[in-house]
This record gives sequence, structure tokens and C-alpha cells, in this order.
Amino acid sequence: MSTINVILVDDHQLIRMGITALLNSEKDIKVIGEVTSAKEVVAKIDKELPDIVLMDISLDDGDGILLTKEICKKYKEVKVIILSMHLKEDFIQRSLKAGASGYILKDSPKEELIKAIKEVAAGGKYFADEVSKVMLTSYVTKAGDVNGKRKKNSGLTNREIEIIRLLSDGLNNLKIADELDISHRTVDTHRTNIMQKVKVKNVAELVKYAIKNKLIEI
Amino acid sequence: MSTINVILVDDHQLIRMGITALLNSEKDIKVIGEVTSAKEVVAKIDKELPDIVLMDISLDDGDGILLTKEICKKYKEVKVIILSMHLKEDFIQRSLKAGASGYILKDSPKEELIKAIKEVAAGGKYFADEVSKVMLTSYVTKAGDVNGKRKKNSGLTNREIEIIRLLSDGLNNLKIADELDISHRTVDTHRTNIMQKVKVKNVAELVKYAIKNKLIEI
DNA sequence: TATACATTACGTGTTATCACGTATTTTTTT
DNA sequence: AAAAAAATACGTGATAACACGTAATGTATA
Repeated sequence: MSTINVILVDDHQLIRMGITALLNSEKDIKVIGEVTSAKEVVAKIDKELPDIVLMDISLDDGDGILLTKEICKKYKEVKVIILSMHLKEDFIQRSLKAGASGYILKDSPKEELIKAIKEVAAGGKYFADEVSKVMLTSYVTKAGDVNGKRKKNSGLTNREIEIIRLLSDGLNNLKIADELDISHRTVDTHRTNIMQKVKVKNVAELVKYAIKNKLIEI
Repeated sequence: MSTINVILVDDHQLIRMGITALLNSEKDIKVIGEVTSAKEVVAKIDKELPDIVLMDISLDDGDGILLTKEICKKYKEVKVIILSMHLKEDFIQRSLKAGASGYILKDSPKEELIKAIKEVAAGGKYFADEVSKVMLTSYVTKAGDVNGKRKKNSGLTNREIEIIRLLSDGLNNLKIADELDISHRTVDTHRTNIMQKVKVKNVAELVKYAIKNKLIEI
């Protein structure tokens, strides 16, 4: 087996160095380049033509998923593996759509990273167990992706987004019901569905989700 | 110089392994333990008695700063260096107050981490250049500290801010009580006082307040 | 015109929040 | 040493949130 050439994209030097040290201890894998910021990525790939790009999803000056899309479109032979902190269904789906060949957590054991790289380099796909689980769950409960039609906001409907906004504004179910002229039980149902879809347990987390996903402004 | 024994606290295995690889390449430094979650930290320190604890500030199941406080109080000889993603003035101040001997960014070069560890192990303190700059700026611009009187956040006490953070993380009273080792009734009291002081009616509004006032990050 | 999805609504039960209190013990400041 | 502020804790009770369900409409579209 020939050496697998990897370019690492992450804006935290300590993490970059760590992962590099880790990968270079594997004899089949070689980190041939490290990139700090989104805007350097394409130039670097163009220059080095790696087999694999290890992409941090949250870059300071850009979005790893958008970059992934660009890369996959431009360089068919270059495979992208997303490195993420979080197990967010939304992120996973967007990564897949963008053309990523793998999605693993920074939380995962070293072996998993290496396995993922080898698998993807061999032309396959790799997703961490937890990731697969999340995908499966969303597949089972939603079945929305089957025909290629994916929803924008992790499958939230307009009404649900409306309710998230009101919840985030501090209204309780009764007030929201009043506002929307529906029963407070209906609001409760929406709320339950929302929590499930977005995978949060309470309003505090929901507000943060809403802000993160630009559903509300602060 | 004898070997400096380090325990590393971070909930992302990939990062842990990376930093470990990095540090172990230095002959004076040895990572003698890795800890994943907040609740294991104290036990590990008790067992290993390290010279230095490298502490990630944002743990899944707890607050690195709270942990730091606990550690510094319990083990006078153990020095804590905070590892953070962000350059948040507030975090820096709280870390200092908690008794941390250093604060460096995950963004900083490898040499800086090693320098910090050696400096702190020798009994000194170490703060990354950027960190020092932020501290200085806040000292100059605020002027609240001049007469020793610090400006409060709309009259919130430290404990109250601590609780706001945990509430915003989605913990309920019971979990917060557990975290802080106090009665859940006490948490309830704090909560009531907080709501009154910041003039909000529920957690949703409180989270937004916390974000607006930089009490938490999103 | 089926089929899928969105929106509506209710039942039941457990647990948490929030709004009033009161009150003791630490810690800090004067 | 006295006073003030912060942190601790409990009582009671109404209301709301959250976790399970089930199920009837409306609506778009394949």
C-alpha cells in the first residue's frame, strides 16, 4: 500500500500539531500540509493534491462544510473527512450533502481516525458509530431524505421555527397559543417535536440552538 | 531538572492524544494521566499527584474553572494551566481568580505550551502574550478596579454568575446543586434572586441576557 | 387520488419552575 | 468588634414543563 497523503485543516495550532504527530506515527499516512484558515485551503490543495483532506467544521474565517462542497466539486479525486466537536444531526446531513466521505468526532479514539482515513483512501466511506446512529435515527423518524429532498433547518417546519422564536422570547405555551390563536396543547406538541428534532432537553439549550442557527437574533 | 509530571484534562480524545504526543516528545515533560470528564479529575489528581494540570476550560460535564478552584484549594502544590479556545476577558479573569497559574490558547504554538509548563513548574506564572494584552486592556479601560472596587454585573455576585452559566448550559436545579455541592433549595434561592436582579421571568430570557452580557459563549 | 407531511388537539402523569416567604452561617467591609 | 453582603437552606403551593401517548384534519404533490 502506498502512502496516504493528508492535508489537515484546523485553526487551532495545538490541535493541528497533535493530530499531525498522531498520524505521522502511522507509517502509511503522511501529513503533507497544514492549513490554518479557510482562504488558504484551495490553494494548498491545488499545490499538494492530497488523497485526503481532514477538515475541521468550525473555522474562524469560514465554514468547513462550504469548503468541502467546493473541494469535492473541484477535485473529484480528493476525499474529505469532516472533523467535528459535535454530534449535530444538522451538521452531519449538511456534510454528507456537501460530499464528505466521512464524519468523525474529535472525541473519538485514535484508532477510529486512522481507520477512517484508510477506509476513505481506499474509496469507501466512514462514519463513526455515533454518527451512523444519529443518521439512522433521523432516517427512521423523518424519512425525508430518501428522494434526495432535504429540509433546510434540520427538518424544522415553518410553524416550528415560529414557535422556537416565541419560546426563545420567553413566552410560555399559553402565551404562544394566544399569540398564534391555537390551543396550548398544540404548542406543547410542537415543542415536544422541536426538542426531539433539534436534540435538546430544555429551553436553555433551545435558545442557544436558535441563536447558533440564526433563528433568532440577540 | 527532574521530569515534570502532567495530567491532561480534555473531553476530546483526539486532542488529548495529540497534546500527549506533543508533550512526550519533550524529554523533561511526561503526561502521566489523561482525564475525560470533570468528575474523574479530583480522583486522578489524588492518585497521581502531578506537578501540573492542563485543564480544558469547556468540559462536557462541568466547568474547568470551577474544577480549577477546587484543585487549587485542595492541592496547594498542584499548578493548573488553563487551555482555552478563546480569548475571553471574562474567562481569563475567572481563571486567575480560581487560582490558575497560566492561561494559553489552543491556538498557540507548541513552543508556547512547553514554555508555559516549564515556567509554571518552576513556580512561576505564564500567560500567552495575547492573554496578557487582554488583561492589561481590561485593567486600563475599566477603571473600576482603581480603588479596589470592582464593577458588578448589575449587582450579580460571583456565585450568581456561576449559576447563570450552569442554568444556561441546560442544567436543572438538582444538577447544579450536585455540581456545586449545595442544596437544590439554595440553587432555587439563587435563581430567584438572579431573576429579580436581571429582571427576567424565565430561563429563555436569562440565557439571552447571559449571552448579551458575555457571561457565556455560544 | 392516494400518499406524505404539516398542523391541529387531547389524555395522563411526573417532575421542575417560579413566587412568595423566613432564617442561619460565612465572608467581607467598615 | 460591629455591620453589611454573600451564600447557605427550608416551607408551601400554584403553575408550567416535559414525557409518553393517540389521532383528526388540512394541504401539497407525485
